[in-house]
Amino acid sequence: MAEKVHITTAITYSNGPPHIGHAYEYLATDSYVRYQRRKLGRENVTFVTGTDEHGDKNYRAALAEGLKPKPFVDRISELFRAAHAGLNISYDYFVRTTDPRHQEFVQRMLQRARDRDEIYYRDYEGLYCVGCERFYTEKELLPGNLCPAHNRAVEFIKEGNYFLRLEKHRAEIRSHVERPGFIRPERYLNEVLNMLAEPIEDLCISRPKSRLDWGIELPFDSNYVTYVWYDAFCAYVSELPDTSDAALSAILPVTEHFIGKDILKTHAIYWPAMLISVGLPVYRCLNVHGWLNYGGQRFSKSSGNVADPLEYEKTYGPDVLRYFMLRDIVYGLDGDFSDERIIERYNADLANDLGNLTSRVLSMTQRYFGGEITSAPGANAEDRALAGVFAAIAEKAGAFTEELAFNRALEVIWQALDAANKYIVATSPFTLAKDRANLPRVAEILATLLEGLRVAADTLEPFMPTAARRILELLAVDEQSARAPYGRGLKPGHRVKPPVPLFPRIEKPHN
RNA sequence: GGCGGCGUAGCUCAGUUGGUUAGAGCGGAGGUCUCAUAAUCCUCAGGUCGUAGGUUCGACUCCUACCGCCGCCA
Repeated sequence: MAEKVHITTAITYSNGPPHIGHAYEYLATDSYVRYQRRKLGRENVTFVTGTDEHGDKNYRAALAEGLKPKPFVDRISELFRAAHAGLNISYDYFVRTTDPRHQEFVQRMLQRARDRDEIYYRDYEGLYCVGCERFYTEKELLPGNLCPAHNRAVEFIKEGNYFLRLEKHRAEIRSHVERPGFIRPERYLNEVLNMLAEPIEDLCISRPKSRLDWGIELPFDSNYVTYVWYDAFCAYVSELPDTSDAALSAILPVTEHFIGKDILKTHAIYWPAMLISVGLPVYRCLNVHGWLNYGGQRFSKSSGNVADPLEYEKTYGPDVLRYFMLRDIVYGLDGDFSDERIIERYNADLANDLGNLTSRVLSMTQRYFGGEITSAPGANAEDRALAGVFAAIAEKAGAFTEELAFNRALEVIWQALDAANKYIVATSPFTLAKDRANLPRVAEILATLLEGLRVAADTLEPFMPTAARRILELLAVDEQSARAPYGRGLKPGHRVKPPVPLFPRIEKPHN
């Protein structure tokens, strides 16, 4: 049986429009997905993303705009769907937690957990923050009973609620967390282990409708809706074509989640507990990324520097934001983001290296041979050296991609482009071409380069899908030849197209 | 308060299990070629590797303390 993988982004909370932080998660995940599709075959990879639409904060965001919750989240969800389209995110399923199919699945999970006595009822009283949608203990609060996250008064609430047994499963959860590679990068492992070192409280998974009815009703008590996190986790699998136990038991062990570091705890503890409580296997791993800063400052709605990712697509063209984020940010660490840095990368890497290399090679092929490849790649030492560099990039970049080191993967490709530029200077085909007697050698040199460019474009596809396709179109290569190893793609007699500027230099910073 | 991370050239970062002159890219300076998007290519950075000690024949790489950021927990 073929190896499969199921990949998800976080199901995004829909209390506001998409910003650049969301885009980062989608782009990184999408590139990983595209890589996996190439490796395993498209049919063996599923990619789920979507919007998390229930809960107190969404409800309040809707009220703030004078809307009922459903029309509000309809609008927000549509914005996210548009962002995915604009960013070229190749998801297979876009889940909305308000979809009937998803809601039915959540209720199935809840009922099963209840039947297995994994959910129980008890009275609870405490200090509750509506912003956080959680209870606080008194010593967690700021003076004056203020919520430490929102700096606003918490409310005293006494009510019966349903709880999911967590402590009972703590050892089992820990055994999953400790699995090698379960949490990537490993730097986040300790945090979770610390949380699991001591007894953990069972998780309240209900909200009385009297307080909040914007949620999925508990199947065993119509006075309650379920906690938004319980709801959201289910979305990772709820809309797959087959949600039978057998299907889920197959898909969960090959499931990889991409999340931000802020939701590490919920994913590392609550979600495994939910799965264990219904007798399903725990997912394979959590890929945790950092936050994005803008010019050194954290993105936030209040500071007003929340950038619309689609504006960047419009300004710089497709793939540029994606290239920048993958190349300039170390996965797992916080990253800094600014127009100045994008433009630096754009000019240095995309215009000067990739774009210009494509132009000069295609231009010489056009000028000296009317676009026709008339030779196989050369066999001199310098030719073979360059061929060797390009022949190795797919495997090297792949290994880095597997470990989420997207920056290193791209570096490998760029080292090859660099070698190609040096090779052009060293072999000087443009000088040789002045004497027609040298044209056979010039043909070898260009064939060596064109084949390298082809391999580079092919390897680049997961990280720059649009640009890679444009280069392969300029090379006029069919899909099968595009994927071939170095030396097996472009053949003598093949005709390539004249160059077009892929990434025109940006001379002045945009505002 | 507890646990953990980070602090290397102007900027962003690499630096394997400690070992000859600490590396790369970008930016900046000079030069070169002319196929190419004034792009390419070559040369140039002398940075007390946060501070102070310690271990060692020898530490950016190990240990301790401290300073400065940051995260998680309490």
